[in-house]
Amino acid sequence: MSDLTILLVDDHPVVRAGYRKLIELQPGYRVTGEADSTAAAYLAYRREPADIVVVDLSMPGSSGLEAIRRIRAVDRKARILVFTMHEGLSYALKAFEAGAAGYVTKSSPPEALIAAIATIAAGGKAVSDDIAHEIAVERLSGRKSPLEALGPREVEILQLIASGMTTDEIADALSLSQKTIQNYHSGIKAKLNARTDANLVWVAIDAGLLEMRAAGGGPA
Amino acid sequence: MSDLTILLVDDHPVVRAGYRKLIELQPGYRVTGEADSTAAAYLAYRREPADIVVVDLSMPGSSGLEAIRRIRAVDRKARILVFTMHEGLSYALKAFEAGAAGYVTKSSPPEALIAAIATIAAGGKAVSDDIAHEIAVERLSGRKSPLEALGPREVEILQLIASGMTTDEIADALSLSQKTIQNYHSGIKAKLNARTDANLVWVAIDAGLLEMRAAGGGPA
DNA sequence: GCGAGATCAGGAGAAGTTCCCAGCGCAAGT
DNA sequence: ACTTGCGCTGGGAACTTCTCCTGATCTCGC
Repeated sequence: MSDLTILLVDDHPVVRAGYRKLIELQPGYRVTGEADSTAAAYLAYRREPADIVVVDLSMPGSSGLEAIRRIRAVDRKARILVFTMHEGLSYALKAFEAGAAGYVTKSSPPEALIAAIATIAAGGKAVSDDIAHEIAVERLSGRKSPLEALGPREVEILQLIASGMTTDEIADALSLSQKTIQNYHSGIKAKLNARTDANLVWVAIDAGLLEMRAAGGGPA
Repeated sequence: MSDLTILLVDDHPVVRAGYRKLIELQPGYRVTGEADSTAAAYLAYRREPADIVVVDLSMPGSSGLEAIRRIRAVDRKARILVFTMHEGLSYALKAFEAGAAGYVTKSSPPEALIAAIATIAAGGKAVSDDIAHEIAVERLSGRKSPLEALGPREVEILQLIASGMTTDEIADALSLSQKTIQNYHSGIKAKLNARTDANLVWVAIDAGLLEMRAAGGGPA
């Protein structure tokens, strides 16, 4: 049996290099490609479909979610593992909705990454312990955020709007028409009872959709 | 000559493992310790002072800055390299103030990390290209709080806008015409180089104009 | 006094918003 | 398989808002 091929998607070159070393120490695992953006990931997968795609969610421009969708669009059977620092449950849920087969946070021990890759390669779903714990808490407490009124795409666009991107930039990042973004923008405000874009930012912050920054121009 | 010893500080086990592999591929470099928190880093350094400490800024609880200060407190000659995903200049400045000898972002190529370690080991200071660029821009433009460009009335209106009030509500609250508020709104965005209302919120937050709230729909 | 700058507001055209609608794809039910 | 429903995607038209220009006060400092 030949090696399990893996495509790494992360915008940090050093991080990619680190994972590559880590993964290739495992016998039977081989990293056959790297990509540093959504577009590059898509092209790399088309050129050489790997058995497993390991993708980071936080990438400049369009998000890792978009990369997941793009890859799933060309190959419904693509097995994608999200490997990110985001420990928020909402990120994990969105990743699965986008078509991910697994979600492992960088807080997990190295073995968890390897194990998740193996699980996914075998056709299963993998979730790291911390996320599993959050899911349990969420289920038991039954708390709901205002975002539940929104579809996954709406949530994603809300995040981009709240982060300060213009309509054009969002349309470009998601490869949609400006008109569609405008319609989403309008619909999201209606669903959240937000009369103002500033209100949208607060809702997004409350929902944990945005990372707070100590300084700078806010999430961009 | 014996190997250069390195202490890795990062709260993500997988990330540490990756760096370790990456660094140890270089002849003459040896990772002699790992730590996943400020406290652990401090203890590890006391037990076995490494030639170089590589530390991530973003750690839960107390920040990586605190780890830098603690280590410098026990050994003024400690050589500390910050290696983080934060590309904001303010982070870098704070790191150097805390006593770091270098600052490399994870956006840098892997060679940059190795090179920075070598530079610091030789007694120098190291900064990755992106941060160096930001410093240059900052110096040339002469940095100041963005709010300094605004008059008191503009600041007041900015605060109300960012808190989520509509134009009508603000006009009513200040006994001004809606038209005036619109004009201020427009002028404020221009002065702050904000293309979006969401951007305005972030500027206001950064300037300390608004208090953050854990939950509840934001300042209203 | 008198210019500089902040405050306040109107108008016209550009730009964005809102609402309505329609096609598409997917999943679930019959 | 067919239908039904829902989420995603965007066009059109009317409406509202924004932007830029302009001008009016008012205060402050010289």
